[in-house]
Amino acid sequence: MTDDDRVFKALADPTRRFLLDLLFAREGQTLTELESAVEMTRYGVMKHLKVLEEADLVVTRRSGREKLHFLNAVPIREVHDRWIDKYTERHVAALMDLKHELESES
Amino acid sequence: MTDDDRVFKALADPTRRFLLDLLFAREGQTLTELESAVEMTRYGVMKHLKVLEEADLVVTRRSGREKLHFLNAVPIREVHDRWIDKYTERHVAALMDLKHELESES
DNA sequence: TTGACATGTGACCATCTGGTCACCTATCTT
DNA sequence: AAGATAGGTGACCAGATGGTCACATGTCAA
Repeated sequence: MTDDDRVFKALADPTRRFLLDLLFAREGQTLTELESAVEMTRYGVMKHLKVLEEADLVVTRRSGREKLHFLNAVPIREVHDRWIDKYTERHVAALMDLKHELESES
Repeated sequence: MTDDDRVFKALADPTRRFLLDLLFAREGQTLTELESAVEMTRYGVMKHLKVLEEADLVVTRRSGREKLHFLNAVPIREVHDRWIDKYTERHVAALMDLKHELESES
């Protein structure tokens, strides 16, 4: 599995996107803190965090018995720059808009 | 399932991303054309195209017995604008770089 | 009008995924 | 040292997903 694939797959689950949102709002949260924000057992959250870590979207640091979680936006940015950009360039967007107008007329 | 979720899930599969690439390279391809570019039976390709259509990433037009497929970048752009952007803003990226430098020093 | 061609459907199957649980280890606190 | 707290592991399960196939429909061309 490629890095890109890991990132796309990690982003495919709404719970995982929500966890990223939580870490975006406040970095350094522990598993227990994240668990309390989600309708799911600790184990479910752990599995999601593992997927996010393996995609390098979350990095961690241990502090005693706690494990602190940090959002890492770099892989998203990389995927964005070399994959999503090409579909979202302004001229492409304009063509799409035009095509839809033409279609809705017919 | 939300629109966003459909788009993210559709993008999670490498074959589907490849189909989008094919349509980005040349619009209006038929199922048979797309099938020949992929190591998979027609039926597999059909299922993938269905997922892409339901996410509105691909729109189609019939022409006689053929079905022509077109890339629609609008959903990607929407997801990008209201979700990915916030993680890829320049100052966030800069903070990430700084954090990684600090971590590698310790 | 018959045969070839393009696409569609439903059943089926193996594997992946999301989630839980019982049990375990490590760390802190008193 | 003992209890409480934070996190980790492996087994397990139901449902989703990715892929194939037999069969069927619609369309073109001679």
